[in-house]
Parts: sequence; structure tokens; C-alpha cells
Amino acid sequence: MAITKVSEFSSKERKIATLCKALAHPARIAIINFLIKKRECICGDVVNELPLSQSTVSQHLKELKNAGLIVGDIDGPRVCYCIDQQKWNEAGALINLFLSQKSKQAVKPC
Amino acid sequence: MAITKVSEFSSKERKIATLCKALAHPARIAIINFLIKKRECICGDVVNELPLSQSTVSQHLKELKNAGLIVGDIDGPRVCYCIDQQKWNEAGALINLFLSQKSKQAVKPC
DNA sequence: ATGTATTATCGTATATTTGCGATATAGGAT
DNA sequence: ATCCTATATCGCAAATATACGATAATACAT
Repeated sequence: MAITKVSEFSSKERKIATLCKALAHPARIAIINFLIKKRECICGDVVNELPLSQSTVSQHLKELKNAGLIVGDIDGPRVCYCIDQQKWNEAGALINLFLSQKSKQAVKPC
Repeated sequence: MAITKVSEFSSKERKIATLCKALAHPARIAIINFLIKKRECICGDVVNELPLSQSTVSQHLKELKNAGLIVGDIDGPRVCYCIDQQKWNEAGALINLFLSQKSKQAVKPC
């Protein structure tokens, strides 16, 4: 195919899809859960928690960072990661608004 | 690469990730919104609504169907699609539970 | 200056996703 | 039986995602 047609959709549709894509891998769900539980931690802690190599974990962290859901604060040779509460709340609100929409029951069984 | 490690994560993490993956494309967000607005419609209606070919739309519908979020009811030569309210509600509850988790504020700016 | 620990990035291999046209399939109408 | 309409599936190409080892970069300690 080549040219992705993502740009033809509305900004809101793209925003929701982008957030969902950031959450579309169990490793990233696990990272978020871990960060929420631990409040904050360094990359190495996540590597110890997950069944993935350091480089792979680093990539997943990068994706979550790109999506704006987490932040990484450089602390000496380490990087301290945690949830970006504001962005996390905004993302939750946006996705939840979408998910909580209700369609009137269809006429047919379908 | 090669062996995907998805199976090493918890069932709940995988479930959330799978649902998010189904919603990780703006076309599928648009389809859901359209189905909610119209209550029900046939595949051709979606094709007219989106800037994508019939075969591509059919694939996106299939993914939403595989995720259990929509159902397609065969109606003569057409297929009538609509939201599966029950599954939609369950998915919303699961994702929202995940998203509404709050971490205590981290000690550091991070 | 050298070494150590931590993390990011590069290169690479494979798998999956996205997209389309062409074709197959199924049901209804003539 | 034949045609038409609607949808699904196949085959293919390109893009993206997943994963790892190796290497680079950074900061601290000796």
C-alpha cells in the first residue's frame, strides 16, 4: 500500500487511535501498571520486572514517552520514570468519553 | 522479531492490549463512531463514509468483529453491522478501570 | 584518565499491519 | 440459468512493530 491514509481522518479520531496504539502491547500495559504501583522507578527496575531485554524495554518506554503518558527524569546515570499524571488523566478522559458512548439498541438482532 | 513474547504477560494485560489494538487505527475509531451514530448499517455505508476501498474497510470490520466489539448479521446479500452492546460495555469497563488507576504523586518532579 | 553502571541507539531479522485490485462467494431478481 | 449487487477473501507490496545483541553515550567513582 505505501501511503498510510491516517491523515484523512479527524484529529480526534487520530488522537484516540494514537493513544490506543501506545497501549496496544501487553508489555506497555505491564509497564504502566508497574509505574502506578511503584509510583516511580528506573529503567532497570522495569527490565527486571519484564521478560524482555533491556533494549526492548527501552523501546517500549520510548513509545510511552512519545505518547506523552510517562516522563523520564535523568538522575545521574539512571533515568527515573513515572506516569505523567496530567497527560494520563487527559488520555483517560478522552478514551473514556469515546468508550462510554452508547448506541440506541439496533432494531434487528444485529 | 521472531517469537512474540505476548504469552508471557498476564491474561488481563493481554486482554486490555488486544482491545486497545483493535482501537489503534483511526479508521476503526471512525467506524465505531459511525455505527453508534447510525445504530446499524451495512458494509457499503461504511465504505461510502470512509476514504478507503471496499476491501480495506472489510478488513477493518473483520478486526473489530474479531475483537468482539461489533457483530455482523447476514441479511440477504448484505451484512448489517452494529455495536455488540454487551461486549462494548465490558470492554469499556475493563479499559476504564485500567485508565482510571491513579498513582500517588512521585516524590521527584519526575 | 580509567573504569563501572545505566540507559539509549543502531543494525538487523522477522512478524504484523495497512492498503489495494482482482477474484470468489452468496443471495436476490429477471 | 443468468445477471446484478454486496461482501469476503486472496495475493501482493510497502510500512510499521517487535525483539535482540552490540555498541554508543552519560554520569559517577576511583
